[in-house]
Amino acid sequence: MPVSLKDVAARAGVSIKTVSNVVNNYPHVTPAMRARVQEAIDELGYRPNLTARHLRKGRTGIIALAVPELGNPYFAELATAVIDAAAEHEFTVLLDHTRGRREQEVLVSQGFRARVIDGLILSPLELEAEDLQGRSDDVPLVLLGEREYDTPHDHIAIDNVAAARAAVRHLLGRGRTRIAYLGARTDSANRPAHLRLVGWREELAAAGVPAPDDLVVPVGGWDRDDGARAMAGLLDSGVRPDAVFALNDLIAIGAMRVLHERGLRVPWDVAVVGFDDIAEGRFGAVSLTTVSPDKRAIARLAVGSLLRSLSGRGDPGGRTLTAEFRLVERESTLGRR
Amino acid sequence: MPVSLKDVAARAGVSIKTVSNVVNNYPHVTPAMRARVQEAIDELGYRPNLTARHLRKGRTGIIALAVPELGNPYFAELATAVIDAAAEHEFTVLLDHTRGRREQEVLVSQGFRARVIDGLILSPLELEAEDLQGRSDDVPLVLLGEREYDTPHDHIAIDNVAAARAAVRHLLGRGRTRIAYLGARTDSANRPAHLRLVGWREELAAAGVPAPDDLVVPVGGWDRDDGARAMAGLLDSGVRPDAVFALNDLIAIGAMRVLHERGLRVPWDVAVVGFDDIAEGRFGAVSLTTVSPDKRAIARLAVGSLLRSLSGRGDPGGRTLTAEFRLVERESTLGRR
DNA sequence: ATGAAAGCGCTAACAA
DNA sequence: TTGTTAGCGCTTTCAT
Repeated sequence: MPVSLKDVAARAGVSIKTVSNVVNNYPHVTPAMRARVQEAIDELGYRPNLTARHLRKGRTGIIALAVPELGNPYFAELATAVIDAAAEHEFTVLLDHTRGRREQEVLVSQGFRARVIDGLILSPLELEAEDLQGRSDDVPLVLLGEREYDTPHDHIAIDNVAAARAAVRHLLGRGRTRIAYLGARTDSANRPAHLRLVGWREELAAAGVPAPDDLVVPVGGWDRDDGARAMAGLLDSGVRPDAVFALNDLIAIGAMRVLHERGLRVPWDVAVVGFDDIAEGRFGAVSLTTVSPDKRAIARLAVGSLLRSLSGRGDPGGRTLTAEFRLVERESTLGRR
Repeated sequence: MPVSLKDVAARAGVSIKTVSNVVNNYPHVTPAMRARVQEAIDELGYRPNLTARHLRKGRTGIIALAVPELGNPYFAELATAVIDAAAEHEFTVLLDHTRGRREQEVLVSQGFRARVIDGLILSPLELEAEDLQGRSDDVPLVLLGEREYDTPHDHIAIDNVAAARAAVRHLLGRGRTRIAYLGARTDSANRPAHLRLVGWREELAAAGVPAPDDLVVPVGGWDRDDGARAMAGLLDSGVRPDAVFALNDLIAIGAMRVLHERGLRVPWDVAVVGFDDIAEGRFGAVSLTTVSPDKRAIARLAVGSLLRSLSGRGDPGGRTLTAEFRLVERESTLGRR
């Protein structure tokens, strides 16, 4: 049923090559010939078979983006930016999610979930450097996020320590001195939460403000209910912070919900700063102050890095590319105007 | 560099066909032969080239999902469900967004954005039935959402009129009689907002409650700020509803933010019901009562319909498949427990 | 049970 | 400027 180049060629009474030339806008075709072929194309409703083209050229025009969870607005917004950045280069994006599970991340990184891609952008949570060792390197990989891996793959991130320090500095500037960090992870040292905790510690130390352990609060996950549970646990244990710096906006939002339930007023009783700048943070009853990573820049850097590997300019790889961030100050630290 | 069947065949000293048989688990292969070939496969690190396989079989194993906006959590959550549903059948999902723009939707529906797909799930906003006429039918299409099209494509939806009626009935049951509808569209009769408006009207009529025009509020888009603007405009014009039924949760959340700013208490002064049941609605200062469409069912129905078209069982098409919904009652109508 | 060979639709040398 | 042909890697008759 589908119309192929051969059919068009037969119809126009020319060779396959000529039709191919027209389809690909090869310059050296006489206008008359071009018109004749085009007519046949239109009459037959010919559309090139991209699978065949891809087999021939060894490229598919598809890159994959694998994030932990699309339900996390940060990743949804990031995915939007990646789709746009890819579209600028006429690439489409295959989306996958790993649920933040290591075995899923390994599968994705080794291309077992989607094996028709030119490149992969992976935002890992639990993946270990060793998981990347066994990787066959035919598909270029770019890593996203906070984790540092000593591997020959480019890595896109913001300066997490500096960002966390900016957040804590802002809270100190508002007169807060008992600033809880919501987002510690007990299981491993270099998990995503780590660098932000380092920033929290460094900034407090620089200001000469104590950083007692009971203000470092572990969370079980990255979602609103994890933040709510952590906040409730903290308050139940009798600790009373005057500010909270959360690993991400979702955790901050969960924490704010609990503060609200307990009758604590944000920011007067407890100020809150999040991380990610998701749209949701702008429209709560109390809008959320947050660290805003430049998601479009992250997307552009990731796609750019991938395309560079694809064009294979003797890419060294292993670079860390840094995107900007800024602190967006809203009601959860400033109060209502 | 990549290893092909031929390489493996040479290594194992057998024919290509035999290797292919092993790779595809063809039953009639002697164990000895299978072991020998497998050894060569492992040694060479052979991985099948899916592009070639696809060219041969005419299938790619990829379906596309095109939604208006991934930044809308409803669509992000739906996308998650579709990816999972597709994965169950070993399909991967190419994600695209249309920004709700008709020309983008037309492009996507005609396969111009991604032409290597076996099927397409499209959630249209502005697309018109006529846009689907010129479609070459080689790629099966399933439509999602409220719009009804008289076309030979399956359509997945919930009963929007019944859902809207349930929402309004709930508000009436809470003693509300001036229920504003936030989400009318002025531009066209059969836009997405229409059926829910019909439900609003029907339920009010059934209860003998007046439905004055000034309670039907147009919105400019589908996002939080559109809801905020609409709510502010309504209040500024002096209209004072005792409840709001919003086209979707984002609009409801924007409206609640404005009510909060104006010192109106939800639900005591104004009760609010949304539509979509996005996770965000559960964690605001006032949790949101909402109509919850069964997203997993929608995803399963859509993928199922596509696969049925693919296996080409003389599919008639043009059916409307209906998923369930339920009303989730929360603080924005019940108050705080 | 295994092998030989054709061909999916396309692009790119090379030839004319 | 246009045509001929090989071949991308795989599956699949058809032989053996």
